[in-house]
Amino acid sequence: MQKRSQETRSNILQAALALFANTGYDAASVAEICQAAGVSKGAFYHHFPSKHAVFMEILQNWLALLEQQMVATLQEAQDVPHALLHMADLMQHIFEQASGKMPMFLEFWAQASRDPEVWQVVIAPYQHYQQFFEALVQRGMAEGTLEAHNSQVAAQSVTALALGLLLQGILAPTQADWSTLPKQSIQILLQGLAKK
Amino acid sequence: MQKRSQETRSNILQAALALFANTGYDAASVAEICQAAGVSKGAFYHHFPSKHAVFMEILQNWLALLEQQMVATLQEAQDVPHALLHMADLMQHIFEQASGKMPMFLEFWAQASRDPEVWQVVIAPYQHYQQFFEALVQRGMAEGTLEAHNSQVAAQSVTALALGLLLQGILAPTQADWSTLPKQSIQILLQGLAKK
DNA sequence: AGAATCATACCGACCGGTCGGTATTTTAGG
DNA sequence: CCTAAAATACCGACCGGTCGGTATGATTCT
Repeated sequence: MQKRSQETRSNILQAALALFANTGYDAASVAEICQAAGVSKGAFYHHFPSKHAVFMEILQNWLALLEQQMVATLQEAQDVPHALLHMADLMQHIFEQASGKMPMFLEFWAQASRDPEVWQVVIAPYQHYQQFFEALVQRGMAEGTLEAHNSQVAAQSVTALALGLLLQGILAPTQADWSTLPKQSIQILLQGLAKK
Repeated sequence: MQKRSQETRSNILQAALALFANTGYDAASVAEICQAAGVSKGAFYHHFPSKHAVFMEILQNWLALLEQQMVATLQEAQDVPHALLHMADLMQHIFEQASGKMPMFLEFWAQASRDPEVWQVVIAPYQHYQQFFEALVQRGMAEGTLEAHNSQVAAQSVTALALGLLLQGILAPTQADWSTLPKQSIQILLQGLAKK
């Protein structure tokens, strides 16, 4: 039966995710992860070559999930302004499901800014999303729903707004209604982009 | 003469800042900091009670500088839209002067999200700025330059945009013109807030 | 049996912090 | 103004402890 093996693997990943988010990558020791996962160190190093490898797998799972949700959200959008609002919905959804694990995002970002290996894994999807938003804005301008703008600037502004809200949500999770704020923010930005 | 002492202190702070930004707080060892500062470990612990204390002092210096620049920027603004654009200018200025040390911001944020002591130091100015932006938006609505909006949402959007641009600047410093992008982004958001 | 999976004991490197002692600067008495 | 004592600034070897990772033996499945 390889079921147990899979469960062990999954337990390790889950425990590592929680600890990385709560205490940070460095502070979370392998021993702690093993204890939280109910697994021995031997099992840990049987399934993963290093602590860093666990981090990378969590990162890639996260990116894959993001990609998947993004594509899904996309497919139910005709109008460009509505597509952006759908994105805001997606964001709210991410906020809700990532309870307590959002600081992990900071960990990803910090490591990406230092470790070239992590950077390469992160930068590709980042550019991908960026280009996607750019195309979206261009489509909006073509279909006449958006005012003429530098589409790159517009795309970066959208991304920045999303990232900034995420950051604020990490630091001050009780200071705003994070279930409605993303949508309202995007709406303001949209009014700046939209044709009147 | 206490000049030597002050220089040692300053060297330690400078070296610590660079190393924290480049490799992160945990990865930067006290020994490394001392070597980079050209100072012995004894000197380090003569001037600071702990590594953490050095971090806190850097953080507070940073917050003080931010506050000071913000107040200065403020005083030369009459119109609310212009005040926001001045803020964008300030941001560009911060980007330029913080060459290479911007990842330190991530370090601040990450630690604040975990260590209650750091959090308390960070959250006060954060709320302060937030309230300031809120007041600014309300003033704009009163003076008739801004459309009616939930001022809290508007303030959080402005902050989010700034934070998000900062994050992007850290990860992809070569992918955009960071000397003009803040202003352009704020302008778009402003169009969403402004009265037509 | 034998391969995959897991447990335990252990290793060497490194880290933050301490400490006894030394150099340098400031202070005070003559 | 000179000097000796007191205070401050600095040095670097060292310590207890933790960490990521390994080696090796026990278990469990096929």
